[in-house]
Amino acid sequence: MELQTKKLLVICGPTATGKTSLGFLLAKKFNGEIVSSDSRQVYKHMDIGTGKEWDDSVKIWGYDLAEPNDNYSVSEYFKSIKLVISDIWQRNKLPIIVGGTGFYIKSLIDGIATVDIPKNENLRISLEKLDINELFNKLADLDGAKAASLNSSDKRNSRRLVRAIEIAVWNTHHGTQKQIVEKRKKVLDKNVDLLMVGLSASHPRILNNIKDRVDKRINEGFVLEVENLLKIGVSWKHQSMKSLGYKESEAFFKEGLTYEEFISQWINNEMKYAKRQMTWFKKDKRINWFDINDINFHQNMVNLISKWYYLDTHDKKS
RNA sequence: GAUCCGGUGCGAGAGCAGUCAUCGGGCGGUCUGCAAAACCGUUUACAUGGGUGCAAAUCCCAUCCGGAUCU
Repeated sequence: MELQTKKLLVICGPTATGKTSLGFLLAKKFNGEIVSSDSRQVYKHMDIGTGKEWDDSVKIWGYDLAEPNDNYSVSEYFKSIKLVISDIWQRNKLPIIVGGTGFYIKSLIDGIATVDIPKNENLRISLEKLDINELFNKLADLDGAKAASLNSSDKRNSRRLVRAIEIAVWNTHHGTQKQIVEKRKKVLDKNVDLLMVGLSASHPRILNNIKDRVDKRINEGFVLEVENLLKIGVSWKHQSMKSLGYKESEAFFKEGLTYEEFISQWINNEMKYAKRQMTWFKKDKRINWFDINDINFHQNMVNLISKWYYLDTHDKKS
Protein backbone atom coordinates (compact mmCIF):
# COMPACT_ATOMS: atom_id res chain seq x y z
CA MET A 1 0.00 0.00 0.00
CA GLU A 2 1.39 3.36 -0.97
CA LEU A 3 1.68 6.17 1.50
CA GLN A 4 0.69 9.06 -0.63
CA THR A 5 0.63 12.56 0.75
CA LYS A 6 -2.93 13.76 0.95
CA LYS A 7 -3.51 17.24 -0.31
CA LEU A 8 -6.16 19.71 0.70
CA LEU A 9 -6.84 23.01 -1.01
CA VAL A 10 -8.80 25.80 0.65
CA ILE A 11 -10.27 28.78 -1.16
CA CYS A 12 -11.52 31.42 1.23
CA GLY A 13 -12.18 35.13 1.42
CA PRO A 14 -15.04 37.54 1.79
CA THR A 15 -18.35 37.18 0.07
CA ALA A 16 -18.83 38.21 -3.56
CA THR A 17 -15.28 37.69 -4.70
CA GLY A 18 -16.04 34.74 -6.97
CA LYS A 19 -14.83 31.86 -4.84
CA THR A 20 -17.27 29.27 -6.13
CA SER A 21 -16.78 29.76 -9.83
CA LEU A 22 -13.05 29.80 -9.31
CA GLY A 23 -13.43 26.57 -7.38
CA PHE A 24 -15.09 24.89 -10.32
CA LEU A 25 -12.31 25.97 -12.62
CA LEU A 26 -9.64 24.68 -10.30
CA ALA A 27 -11.51 21.44 -9.74
CA LYS A 28 -11.41 20.74 -13.46
CA LYS A 29 -7.79 21.64 -13.70
CA PHE A 30 -6.63 19.63 -10.70
CA ASN A 31 -8.99 16.70 -10.66
CA GLY A 32 -10.83 17.97 -7.64
CA GLU A 33 -14.19 18.01 -5.96
CA ILE A 34 -15.70 21.01 -4.22
CA VAL A 35 -16.57 21.04 -0.56
CA SER A 36 -18.68 24.03 0.37
CA SER A 37 -17.81 25.58 3.70
CA ASP A 38 -20.74 27.84 4.08
CA SER A 39 -23.02 27.88 7.08
CA ARG A 40 -26.09 28.74 5.00
CA GLN A 41 -25.70 26.57 1.96
CA VAL A 42 -26.26 23.60 4.23
CA TYR A 43 -29.98 24.35 4.19
CA LYS A 44 -32.28 22.72 1.70
CA HIS A 45 -34.69 24.90 -0.27
CA MET A 46 -32.48 27.93 0.18
CA ASP A 47 -30.66 28.01 -3.12
CA ILE A 48 -30.94 31.43 -4.66
CA GLY A 49 -30.40 33.45 -1.49
CA THR A 50 -27.39 31.48 -0.38
CA GLY A 51 -25.84 31.49 -3.83
CA LYS A 52 -25.56 27.80 -4.54
CA GLU A 53 -23.98 27.03 -7.86
CA TRP A 54 -23.56 23.78 -9.70
CA ASP A 55 -21.40 22.53 -12.52
CA ASP A 56 -22.22 19.44 -14.56
CA SER A 57 -18.72 18.11 -14.53
CA VAL A 58 -17.72 18.84 -10.96
CA LYS A 59 -18.99 17.17 -7.86
CA ILE A 60 -19.94 19.50 -5.03
CA TRP A 61 -20.47 18.62 -1.38
CA GLY A 62 -21.77 20.50 1.59
CA TYR A 63 -25.10 21.63 0.17
CA ASP A 64 -28.46 20.58 1.56
CA LEU A 65 -27.31 18.89 4.71
CA ALA A 66 -30.17 20.18 6.84
CA GLU A 67 -33.77 21.31 6.79
CA PRO A 68 -34.41 25.03 7.22
CA ASN A 69 -36.11 24.27 10.50
CA ASP A 70 -33.17 22.39 11.94
CA ASN A 71 -30.79 23.72 14.51
CA TYR A 72 -27.53 23.27 12.76
CA SER A 73 -24.03 24.02 13.95
CA VAL A 74 -20.39 23.50 13.20
CA SER A 75 -20.53 20.22 15.07
CA GLU A 76 -22.88 18.58 12.56
CA TYR A 77 -20.99 20.16 9.73
CA PHE A 78 -17.67 18.88 10.90
CA LYS A 79 -18.92 15.34 11.41
CA SER A 80 -20.38 14.96 7.97
CA ILE A 81 -17.69 16.79 6.04
CA LYS A 82 -14.92 14.85 7.71
CA LEU A 83 -16.33 11.74 6.07
CA VAL A 84 -16.77 13.48 2.76
CA ILE A 85 -13.14 14.54 2.63
CA SER A 86 -11.87 11.08 3.52
CA ASP A 87 -14.02 9.71 0.77
CA ILE A 88 -12.63 12.14 -1.78
CA TRP A 89 -9.12 11.14 -0.83
CA GLN A 90 -10.08 7.48 -1.12
CA ARG A 91 -11.01 8.11 -4.69
CA ASN A 92 -7.72 9.87 -5.32
CA LYS A 93 -9.18 13.25 -5.97
CA LEU A 94 -8.36 16.63 -4.55
CA PRO A 95 -10.78 18.08 -2.02
CA ILE A 96 -11.19 21.80 -2.56
CA ILE A 97 -12.80 23.56 0.37
CA VAL A 98 -14.57 26.66 -0.83
CA GLY A 99 -16.30 29.02 1.50
CA GLY A 100 -16.63 32.11 3.56
CA THR A 101 -17.50 30.66 6.94
CA GLY A 102 -14.15 30.87 8.65
CA PHE A 103 -15.27 28.93 11.67
CA TYR A 104 -16.41 25.97 9.56
CA ILE A 105 -13.13 25.93 7.70
CA LYS A 106 -11.30 26.12 10.98
CA SER A 107 -13.16 23.08 12.28
CA LEU A 108 -11.78 21.09 9.37
CA ILE A 109 -8.21 22.24 9.25
CA ASP A 110 -7.49 23.06 12.88
CA GLY A 111 -10.08 21.02 14.66
CA ILE A 112 -12.33 21.88 17.54
CA ALA A 113 -11.30 20.06 20.67
CA THR A 114 -14.76 20.04 22.14
CA VAL A 115 -16.89 19.01 19.16
CA ASP A 116 -17.90 15.82 20.83
CA ILE A 117 -19.21 17.46 23.95
CA PRO A 118 -22.92 17.49 23.30
CA LYS A 119 -25.42 20.20 23.82
CA ASN A 120 -27.14 20.06 27.19
CA GLU A 121 -30.64 21.41 26.65
CA ASN A 122 -31.70 21.30 30.27
CA LEU A 123 -28.63 23.15 31.34
CA ARG A 124 -29.13 25.74 28.66
CA ILE A 125 -32.69 26.32 29.75
CA SER A 126 -31.71 26.70 33.37
CA LEU A 127 -28.99 29.15 32.37
CA GLU A 128 -31.35 31.30 30.37
CA LYS A 129 -32.56 33.27 33.34
CA LEU A 130 -29.09 34.25 34.49
CA ASP A 131 -27.64 37.59 33.55
CA ILE A 132 -24.18 38.07 32.18
CA ASN A 133 -22.43 38.46 35.54
CA GLU A 134 -24.13 35.42 37.01
CA LEU A 135 -23.09 33.38 34.01
CA PHE A 136 -19.53 34.50 34.35
CA ASN A 137 -19.46 33.74 38.07
CA LYS A 138 -20.87 30.31 37.43
CA LEU A 139 -18.16 29.56 34.95
CA ALA A 140 -15.55 30.89 37.34
CA ASP A 141 -16.82 28.46 39.98
CA LEU A 142 -16.66 25.51 37.63
CA ASP A 143 -13.50 26.30 35.75
CA GLY A 144 -11.56 29.23 37.07
CA ALA A 145 -8.78 28.92 34.56
CA LYS A 146 -11.17 29.05 31.63
CA ALA A 147 -12.99 32.03 33.07
CA ALA A 148 -9.73 33.88 33.61
CA SER A 149 -8.62 33.17 30.08
CA LEU A 150 -11.60 34.86 28.47
CA ASN A 151 -11.04 38.27 26.94
CA SER A 152 -13.25 41.26 27.72
CA SER A 153 -15.41 40.59 24.70
CA ASP A 154 -16.16 36.96 25.46
CA LYS A 155 -16.74 37.66 29.13
CA ARG A 156 -19.84 39.53 28.10
CA ASN A 157 -20.99 37.12 25.44
CA SER A 158 -23.71 35.00 26.97
CA ARG A 159 -23.69 32.52 24.12
CA ARG A 160 -20.03 31.75 24.60
CA LEU A 161 -20.35 31.69 28.37
CA VAL A 162 -23.17 29.18 28.20
CA ARG A 163 -21.17 26.86 26.00
CA ALA A 164 -18.13 27.22 28.27
CA ILE A 165 -20.27 26.28 31.25
CA GLU A 166 -21.68 23.36 29.31
CA ILE A 167 -18.17 22.09 28.64
CA ALA A 168 -17.10 22.65 32.23
CA VAL A 169 -20.08 20.69 33.51
CA TRP A 170 -19.41 17.88 31.08
CA ASN A 171 -15.79 17.75 32.16
CA THR A 172 -16.74 17.39 35.81
CA HIS A 173 -18.68 14.26 34.90
CA HIS A 174 -16.18 12.84 32.45
CA GLY A 175 -12.89 13.78 34.01
CA THR A 176 -11.06 10.70 32.84
CA GLN A 177 -12.02 11.20 29.24
CA LYS A 178 -10.92 14.77 29.27
CA GLN A 179 -7.72 14.00 27.47
CA ILE A 180 -9.56 12.28 24.69
CA VAL A 181 -11.65 15.34 24.19
CA GLU A 182 -8.70 17.64 24.37
CA LYS A 183 -7.16 15.81 21.51
CA ARG A 184 -7.73 17.85 18.44
CA LYS A 185 -10.33 16.35 16.21
CA LYS A 186 -9.42 17.51 12.84
CA VAL A 187 -9.28 16.25 9.35
CA LEU A 188 -5.69 17.18 8.98
CA ASP A 189 -2.95 15.04 10.32
CA LYS A 190 0.72 15.25 9.65
CA ASN A 191 0.37 13.51 6.31
CA VAL A 192 -1.88 16.18 4.90
CA ASP A 193 -0.45 18.89 2.75
CA LEU A 194 -2.55 22.03 3.06
CA LEU A 195 -2.64 25.01 0.74
CA MET A 196 -4.81 28.00 1.40
CA VAL A 197 -5.59 30.72 -1.07
CA GLY A 198 -7.69 33.79 -0.35
CA LEU A 199 -9.51 36.10 -2.70
CA SER A 200 -9.53 39.74 -1.73
CA ALA A 201 -10.85 42.92 -3.26
CA SER A 202 -11.17 46.58 -2.41
CA HIS A 203 -14.31 47.67 -0.59
CA PRO A 204 -15.76 49.48 -3.59
CA ARG A 205 -15.21 46.43 -5.74
CA ILE A 206 -16.90 44.15 -3.23
CA LEU A 207 -19.78 46.57 -2.84
CA ASN A 208 -20.22 46.59 -6.57
CA ASN A 209 -20.20 42.83 -6.80
CA ILE A 210 -22.68 42.59 -3.97
CA LYS A 211 -25.05 44.98 -5.70
CA ASP A 212 -24.88 43.01 -8.91
CA ARG A 213 -25.38 39.78 -7.10
CA VAL A 214 -28.39 40.96 -5.12
CA ASP A 215 -29.84 42.14 -8.39
CA LYS A 216 -29.21 38.79 -9.97
CA ARG A 217 -30.77 36.90 -7.09
CA ILE A 218 -33.88 39.02 -7.23
CA ASN A 219 -34.16 38.31 -10.94
CA GLU A 220 -33.70 34.62 -10.37
CA GLY A 221 -36.74 34.63 -8.13
CA PHE A 222 -35.50 35.19 -4.63
CA VAL A 223 -38.83 36.52 -3.43
CA LEU A 224 -40.58 33.39 -4.69
CA GLU A 225 -38.05 31.26 -2.89
CA VAL A 226 -38.87 32.98 0.37
CA GLU A 227 -42.59 32.61 -0.26
CA ASN A 228 -42.07 28.95 -0.84
CA LEU A 229 -40.15 28.57 2.40
CA LEU A 230 -43.00 30.19 4.27
CA LYS A 231 -45.44 27.91 2.50
CA ILE A 232 -43.64 24.77 3.60
CA GLY A 233 -43.71 25.91 7.18
CA VAL A 234 -40.39 27.59 7.75
CA SER A 235 -40.75 30.38 10.26
CA TRP A 236 -38.93 33.67 10.52
CA LYS A 237 -37.69 32.61 13.91
CA HIS A 238 -35.41 29.92 12.60
CA GLN A 239 -31.72 30.35 12.36
CA SER A 240 -31.80 29.69 8.63
CA MET A 241 -34.09 32.65 8.11
CA LYS A 242 -31.67 34.94 9.85
CA SER A 243 -29.47 34.64 6.79
CA LEU A 244 -28.68 37.69 4.73
CA GLY A 245 -31.44 38.57 2.35
CA TYR A 246 -34.00 36.37 4.05
CA LYS A 247 -33.63 38.30 7.27
CA GLU A 248 -34.17 41.65 5.61
CA SER A 249 -37.10 40.34 3.60
CA GLU A 250 -39.12 39.72 6.75
CA ALA A 251 -40.02 43.36 7.23
CA PHE A 252 -40.66 43.65 3.52
CA PHE A 253 -43.12 40.76 3.59
CA LYS A 254 -44.80 42.20 6.62
CA GLU A 255 -44.97 45.54 4.83
CA GLY A 256 -42.77 47.39 7.26
CA LEU A 257 -40.25 48.10 4.53
CA THR A 258 -40.52 49.30 0.99
CA TYR A 259 -38.88 47.24 -1.70
CA GLU A 260 -36.07 49.79 -2.03
CA GLU A 261 -35.39 49.78 1.70
CA PHE A 262 -35.32 46.01 1.72
CA ILE A 263 -32.77 45.89 -1.07
CA SER A 264 -30.55 48.56 0.39
CA GLN A 265 -30.55 46.94 3.81
CA TRP A 266 -29.69 43.63 2.24
CA ILE A 267 -26.76 45.14 0.37
CA ASN A 268 -25.63 46.98 3.44
CA ASN A 269 -25.62 43.92 5.62
CA GLU A 270 -23.78 41.92 2.98
CA MET A 271 -21.09 44.57 3.06
CA LYS A 272 -20.84 44.43 6.82
CA TYR A 273 -20.59 40.68 6.61
CA ALA A 274 -17.74 40.92 4.12
CA LYS A 275 -15.85 43.12 6.56
CA ARG A 276 -16.37 40.72 9.42
CA GLN A 277 -15.07 37.92 7.23
CA MET A 278 -11.95 39.88 6.49
CA THR A 279 -11.19 40.43 10.17
CA TRP A 280 -11.38 36.69 10.58
CA PHE A 281 -9.33 35.65 7.59
CA LYS A 282 -6.60 38.24 7.75
CA LYS A 283 -5.36 36.74 10.98
CA ASP A 284 -4.59 33.44 9.31
CA LYS A 285 -1.04 33.70 8.07
CA ARG A 286 -1.30 30.50 6.05
CA ILE A 287 -3.48 32.17 3.47
CA ASN A 288 -1.94 33.22 0.17
CA TRP A 289 -3.86 36.29 -0.90
CA PHE A 290 -4.84 37.25 -4.43
CA ASP A 291 -6.53 40.51 -5.29
CA ILE A 292 -9.18 39.88 -7.91
CA ASN A 293 -8.50 43.30 -9.38
CA ASP A 294 -5.07 42.18 -10.42
CA ILE A 295 -5.25 41.04 -14.03
CA ASN A 296 -2.67 38.39 -13.40
CA PHE A 297 -4.21 36.98 -10.28
CA HIS A 298 -5.66 33.93 -11.96
CA GLN A 299 -2.44 32.93 -13.62
CA ASN A 300 -0.41 33.59 -10.50
CA MET A 301 -2.73 31.49 -8.45
CA VAL A 302 -2.70 28.60 -10.89
CA ASN A 303 1.08 28.72 -10.88
CA LEU A 304 1.19 28.55 -7.13
CA ILE A 305 -1.29 25.71 -6.96
CA SER A 306 0.43 23.76 -9.71
CA LYS A 307 3.72 23.95 -7.96
CA TRP A 308 2.15 22.67 -4.79
CA TYR A 309 -0.05 20.09 -6.48
CA TYR A 310 2.60 18.40 -8.57
CA LEU A 311 5.20 18.35 -5.87
CA ASP A 312 5.73 15.07 -4.06
CA THR A 313 2.83 13.16 -5.56
CA HIS A 314 3.27 9.66 -6.90
CA ASP A 315 1.05 9.95 -9.90
CA LYS A 316 2.74 12.90 -11.51
CA LYS A 317 1.00 14.08 -14.60
CA SER A 318 3.89 16.32 -15.57
C1' G B 1 -44.03 93.00 14.32
C1' A B 2 -46.07 89.77 18.63
C1' U B 3 -46.56 85.05 21.06
C1' C B 4 -45.41 79.97 21.55
C1' C B 5 -42.55 75.52 20.57
C1' G B 6 -37.89 73.74 19.18
C1' G B 7 -32.31 73.75 17.88
C1' U B 8 -27.96 67.56 21.33
C1' G B 9 -22.32 63.68 18.44
C1' C B 10 -22.40 60.70 11.45
C1' G B 11 -28.10 59.71 11.77
C1' A B 12 -32.34 58.84 15.05
C1' G B 13 -33.36 60.17 20.00
C1' A B 14 -33.44 60.71 25.90
C1' G B 15 -31.79 63.78 29.71
C1' C B 16 -33.78 69.64 31.77
C1' A B 17 -28.22 71.31 37.21
C1' G B 18 -23.59 67.33 39.67
C1' U B 19 -20.38 59.14 36.72
C1' C B 20 -22.68 63.00 28.65
C1' A B 21 -28.51 57.18 28.37
C1' U B 22 -30.22 54.27 24.25
C1' C B 23 -30.56 52.59 19.13
C1' G B 24 -28.59 52.73 14.28
C1' G B 25 -24.15 53.99 10.92
C1' G B 26 -18.80 54.16 10.22
C1' C B 27 -14.09 52.26 11.90
C1' G B 28 -11.32 48.52 14.69
C1' G B 29 -11.45 43.86 17.25
C1' U B 30 -12.88 38.93 19.67
C1' C B 31 -13.81 33.94 18.21
C1' U B 32 -12.91 25.85 19.71
C1' G B 33 -21.37 23.70 18.89
C1' C B 34 -26.48 29.30 16.97
C1' A B 35 -20.55 32.00 13.25
C1' A B 36 -24.58 35.17 6.99
C1' A B 37 -24.36 34.52 14.47
C1' A B 38 -23.12 36.55 19.17
C1' C B 39 -20.07 39.83 21.72
C1' C B 40 -16.35 43.92 22.80
C1' G B 41 -13.92 48.73 21.88
C1' U B 42 -14.18 53.32 19.35
C1' U B 43 -16.61 57.84 16.99
C1' U B 44 -14.37 66.93 17.21
C1' A B 45 -22.26 66.23 21.19
C1' C B 46 -25.20 69.46 23.47
C1' A B 47 -26.88 76.51 17.68
C1' U B 48 -23.84 81.22 19.08
C1' G B 49 -22.31 85.06 22.71
C1' G B 50 -22.79 86.59 27.59
C1' G B 51 -24.67 85.88 32.80
C1' U B 52 -26.04 83.19 37.58
C1' G B 53 -24.14 78.77 40.43
C1' C B 54 -18.97 75.29 43.92
C1' A B 55 -21.05 72.89 39.41
C1' A B 56 -24.97 74.23 33.07
C1' A B 57 -26.76 70.27 27.61
C1' U B 58 -29.83 71.39 31.72
C1' C B 59 -31.52 78.16 34.88
C1' C B 60 -31.45 83.64 32.97
C1' C B 61 -30.52 87.40 28.94
C1' A B 62 -29.29 88.55 23.90
C1' U B 63 -28.43 86.86 18.90
C1' C B 64 -28.99 83.43 14.78
C1' C B 65 -31.82 79.31 12.50
C1' G B 66 -36.31 76.13 11.94
C1' G B 67 -41.66 75.40 12.74
C1' A B 68 -46.56 76.95 14.38
C1' U B 69 -50.07 80.72 15.74
C1' C B 70 -51.81 85.86 16.03
C1' U B 71 -52.25 91.12 14.42
